[in-house]
Amino acid sequence: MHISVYVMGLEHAILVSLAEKSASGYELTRRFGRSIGFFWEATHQQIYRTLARMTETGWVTYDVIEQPDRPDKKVYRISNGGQAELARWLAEPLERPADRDGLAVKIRGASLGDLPAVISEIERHRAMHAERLETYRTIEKRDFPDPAALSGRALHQYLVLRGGIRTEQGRLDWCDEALEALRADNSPDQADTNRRSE
Amino acid sequence: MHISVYVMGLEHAILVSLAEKSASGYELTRRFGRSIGFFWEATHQQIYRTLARMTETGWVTYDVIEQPDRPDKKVYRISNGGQAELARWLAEPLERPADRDGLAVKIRGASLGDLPAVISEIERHRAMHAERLETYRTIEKRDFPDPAALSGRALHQYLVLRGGIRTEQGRLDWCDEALEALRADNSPDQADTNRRSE
DNA sequence: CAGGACATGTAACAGGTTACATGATTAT
DNA sequence: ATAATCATGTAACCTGTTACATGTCCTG
Repeated sequence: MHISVYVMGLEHAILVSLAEKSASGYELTRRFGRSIGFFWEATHQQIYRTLARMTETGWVTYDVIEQPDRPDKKVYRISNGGQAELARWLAEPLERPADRDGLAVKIRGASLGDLPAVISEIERHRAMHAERLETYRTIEKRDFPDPAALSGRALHQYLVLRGGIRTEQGRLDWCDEALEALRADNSPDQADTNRRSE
Repeated sequence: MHISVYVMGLEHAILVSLAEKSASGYELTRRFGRSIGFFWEATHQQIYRTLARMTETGWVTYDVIEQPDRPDKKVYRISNGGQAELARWLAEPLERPADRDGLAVKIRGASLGDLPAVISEIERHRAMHAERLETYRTIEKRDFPDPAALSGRALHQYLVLRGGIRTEQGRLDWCDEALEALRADNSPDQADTNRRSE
């Protein structure tokens, strides 16, 4: 005997999104490419397949909307069953996600390959995090100029954005720490005369 | 026509580990349950299956070691091909891993369920991060008392640990920020006038 | 008329997860 | 005796990834 712990998947991210506003698969795909996608990524194939499964389960229903000028679309909305499932899942403890950090594996293995190549790779990651951080900062300034005044849904959105900002800033700082240490180690003290650049 | 980008997997984490020291599947499983497991988790089934595949590919070889007192074991070591593959992979850009943050989904959906339950969940996560952080800090003090003196492999290990510390501290701080804001919003100013929640 | 946005899918494959399975030795 | 550790696997399933596939309308 055994209690199967329900593993979070795309379903719940879709339920949250549909609870905020009904949408077609295509529209959901775009949401998962921007706002929601910043903390839960999914492709259109994944979304269509999952929507089909959720329709079977009864968590969502859809209406076919005929559009004279564009292709027909199925607009999905969350059902009562879906709302119940969402409430249930929100109250349930989340499993710890597996740690999988490819950059850490590379740094750990740096002495087994080409150290300058690993340094370049860290620089690349630093740039990606800086770019993403800037995106987040822009959204923060634009959409949440007065955080202290926020409440309810807007506050929740802001807090998620804050999580993204902290994550990106943290990774960026880590890259800087690693770069400084690895560069110093790569071209150690040539006495006082120097060139320890590269 | 199409260039298939090689996606990082467990193989490279195993190559790094075996390059440091040869090991049986069982020993690797234990490593992936502690040191390496802090940044790349894997179960024994995954490891055995992957070792079998890597043996076919020629990245590792093994010797059967007969032990009088214990079951026989296969001790795997990295081959020349494996070392070449590792060097190749280290120099190759890593794909950005998909963002998937279940806690963020919950916070984003907090207004659709039971807010106090979501707050409890954040408290749970805060505790998990605090515990993990303490583990890391202990290792840091025990194994790296003098970081400035590090170089080579020891430095790389230290930097990976620093990444873990930054990640856990960052998540912990985020939990604190979210808890403070959500608690204030959950039980708003009963002070002079009102409740402006919802 | 070509390319991009709109709109929805199928199929094959790779990888991770869970359950099941076996069997020895050592310590309590 | 019973559990823990040592040691290695198979099988089924689920999810994510990649490639392939189809068709409309609008804009330049």
